[in-house]
Amino acid sequence: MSRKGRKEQILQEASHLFSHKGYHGTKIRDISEASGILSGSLYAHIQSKEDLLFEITDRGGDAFLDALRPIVESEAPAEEKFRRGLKAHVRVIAENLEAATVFFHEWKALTDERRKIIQEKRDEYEALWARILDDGERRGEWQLTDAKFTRLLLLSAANGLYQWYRPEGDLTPEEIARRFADILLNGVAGKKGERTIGGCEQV
Amino acid sequence: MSRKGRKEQILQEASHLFSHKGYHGTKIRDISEASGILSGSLYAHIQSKEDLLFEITDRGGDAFLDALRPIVESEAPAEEKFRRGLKAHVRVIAENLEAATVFFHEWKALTDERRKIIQEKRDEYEALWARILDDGERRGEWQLTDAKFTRLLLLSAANGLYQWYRPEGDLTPEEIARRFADILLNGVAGKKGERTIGGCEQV
DNA sequence: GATCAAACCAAGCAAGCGCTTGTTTTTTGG
DNA sequence: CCAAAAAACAAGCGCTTGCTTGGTTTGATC
Repeated sequence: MSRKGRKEQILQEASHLFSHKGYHGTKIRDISEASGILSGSLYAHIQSKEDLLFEITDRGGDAFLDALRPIVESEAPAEEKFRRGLKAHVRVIAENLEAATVFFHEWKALTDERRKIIQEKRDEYEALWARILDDGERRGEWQLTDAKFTRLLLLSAANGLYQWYRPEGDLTPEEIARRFADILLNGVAGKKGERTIGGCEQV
Repeated sequence: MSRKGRKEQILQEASHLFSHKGYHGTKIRDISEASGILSGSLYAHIQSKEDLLFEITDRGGDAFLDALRPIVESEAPAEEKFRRGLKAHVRVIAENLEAATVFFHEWKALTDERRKIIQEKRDEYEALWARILDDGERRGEWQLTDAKFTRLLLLSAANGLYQWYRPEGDLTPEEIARRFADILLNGVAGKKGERTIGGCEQV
């Protein structure tokens, strides 16, 4: 197989195995077997097992950042940013479920510098969401009683999606994101207010 | 050291290591070293490394179930159950942070039957929350547009707490639970309505 | 169809893994 | 104070780990 194709295949198999068995629970021979080559032959394509983990998590981080950044930097109202951001977030998870799982669940297995790089991307992602929340407050679209706490709850809920999202489920990523936003903006009871844009009116 | 004391110490050290480095990332010699004995001496107290993981996760599951069950089975209004349930949930995490982390993060490393036991406890816990949500709907305290989705979001947010809760933080577990409930019931903007009991009025 | 680099295989190394065994030390109860 | 029991040690076994090495096959290029 061609160099690039094989490398991508290895990354995909590694994502699959890491997301299901964890980084330390996945052995280099598991990856080679899934890739259809011997374990020694892997090292024509990678330098180390940890390289695989880093590349998967690093790409995952970039996917989230690249999706959210343009939304944050746009000129839309905060609630629209909020809803578009959630839509982007859900879509990234839906389209890269295994990589996203590794990004959220296994990044701590990285050592030192590489772990720090991923940590920084996670921090940056959190900061982007903080900007959205802060933006809405400055524009008077909402008043948060505790911005930091709100951000943590929002991210916990959103980042937990990888644990239950299944592509064969009956909700599309867009619908998931909309319900997500409705609940977070208006509460679980789905109170409809003047503040809601593109809410759950068709349900 | 006495048999019981040593065993508890080993469980605690294992919880600490598992929660920070993961089950597969923690070696039996790490645990013995942290416990101040040689690795072989561990086996006077445990039967296997996996026994430790099972005991930690099993106790964790029981802690959550024992805290929530009496609340669900009480006769209080649904919103009170909701708030008391969240308070119990946060308290269990706060008082058993490392065990809770292992329960949420490492239980999948268990093999077969034991994994199934933990899975069933997780399912039961989720079902208890479903009863609370359903209860509020039957009593007319709220109308959920999607009960299953609401439950998943609620649990994602609540279960994610172990990732950012720090005992040295400035919010007490009770305050965390109250803000949690306020946001989930009324939305991030903290709209105060007739539905709110014991809300964030003192903030 | 000779060339040559990329891709792969076959074999295995050094280190580390979970755990066992046989022995010594420490604790405990009469 | 002594014997039984519990706890810990010292040593290492059989296996697996991530990775390396040296040689062979494959496939594109001229």
